[in-house]
Amino acid sequence: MPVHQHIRVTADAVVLRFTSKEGMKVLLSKRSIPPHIFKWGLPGGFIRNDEPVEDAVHREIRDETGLRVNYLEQFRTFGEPERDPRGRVLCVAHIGLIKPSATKLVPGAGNKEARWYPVRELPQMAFDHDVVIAAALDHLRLKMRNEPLAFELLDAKFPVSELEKLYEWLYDRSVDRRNFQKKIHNLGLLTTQQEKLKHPLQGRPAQLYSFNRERFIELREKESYIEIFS
Amino acid sequence: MPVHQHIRVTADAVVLRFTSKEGMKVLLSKRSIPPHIFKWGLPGGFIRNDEPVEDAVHREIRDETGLRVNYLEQFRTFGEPERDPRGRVLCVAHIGLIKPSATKLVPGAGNKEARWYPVRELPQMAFDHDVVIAAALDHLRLKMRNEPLAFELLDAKFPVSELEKLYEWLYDRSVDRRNFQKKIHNLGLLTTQQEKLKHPLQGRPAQLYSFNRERFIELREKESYIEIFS
DNA sequence: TCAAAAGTGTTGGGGTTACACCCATGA
DNA sequence: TCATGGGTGTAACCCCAACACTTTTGA
Repeated sequence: MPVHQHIRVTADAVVLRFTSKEGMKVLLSKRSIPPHIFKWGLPGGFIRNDEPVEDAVHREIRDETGLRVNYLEQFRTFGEPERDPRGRVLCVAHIGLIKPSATKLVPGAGNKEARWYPVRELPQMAFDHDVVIAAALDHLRLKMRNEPLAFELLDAKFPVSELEKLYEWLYDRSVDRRNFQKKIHNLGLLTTQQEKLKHPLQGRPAQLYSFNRERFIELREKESYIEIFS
Repeated sequence: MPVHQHIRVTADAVVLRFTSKEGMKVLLSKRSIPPHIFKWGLPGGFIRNDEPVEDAVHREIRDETGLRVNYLEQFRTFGEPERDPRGRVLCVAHIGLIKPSATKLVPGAGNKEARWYPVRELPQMAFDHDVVIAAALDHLRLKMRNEPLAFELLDAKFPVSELEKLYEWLYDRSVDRRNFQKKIHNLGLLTTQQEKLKHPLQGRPAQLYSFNRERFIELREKESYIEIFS
């Protein structure tokens, strides 16, 4: 019966950042205590008795890395009995999305070392955190076709190509640049900005856009089904 | 720190069944103990210290209703600090799908009363279980466009119209019967059975089909994206 | 002037939409 | 024979895929 239950619960986050230059990266922090000491793991930790789960995630991310995500969503709870050598520990896993301009790590913000790792070149991970990251990406793949999550990973103003590269990275296939532009513009999800991209490394400077959330909400009410990416 | 953490965890299930005649129904059991005594709630309960979460769900469903689901998937964990008057209790919520032919409730299987309720006409619910049910349906809506979950809700052999009505119910809009048939058949997901529906209430007996899972897996490997329903 | 990346236009084909008609059964 | 639901077919249309060419910048 419940009185005998002894299960502990952590809240952890797969915090992602994306740039076309560096691809998708995940925020890891180096463990400074056992178990799995010195391995890399997801930011997170035990939730407090009267603390909402999401609050715990925000707190842990901030304490361990000094960062603040602008989107946070729970996606699954991992609970295999043997996943933590300390005993039964459930992990309520979240996806955090952060804009590239807000990802500068403050060295020694907490007393833990934190780093951005390319999602496809992970170091040796603590616990089952490699599985958690893979599941997070699967969840993203499921949602990003219909929900405007991509814009949470881009700066407020961005070129269309950056959006395109994000989808290309996530679904691991190339897309025709011109058809992609047409489709996005036909949906009307982008608002043209005054500015253009300053000092591109090469080539013509790209027009900058912002995400038109009002338009998206309006669309969602009108249409029975919105497909951002196929 | 973790030593002071006192959080309990339940595993609960939104078990669904669907028929075109009766629509979508959810399995509820009447609470026989406080809190929320005599209200209706989801089958579920505290997980054991060394028990996998999914096993706990299967066990609770069986004990409370005598049923066995043929599909079970975790979809979210509910953890607001005030959701349970007994203290901090997390609920790892699952979706269970069951075929109509396997849903006969054995009265008094456990010592709890269980019943199938129409999802759109719920009684007064215990805890936040009405919210949990709504979230389960949202999750289903997200997945059923691309994943073959619909077939978990239909008997092994079913008429196309039953599949169509299921999608119509879930997405709450009508679909052209003829176009729906064409699309499904073009995908090649259905295997024609020898039999036809016996003794329809009215009209011509429908051809029965079964889900061709091999074909679906083959499709998934070949195509970058499968859309069962738009 | 050239390379590189961005923006715009055209075409053909496949799939969806919107239709009508016939078939099989029970009453 | 009639009502009811099931099965099949066709045409218009739209969206998407596959293309080429022009524009704007830095070097």
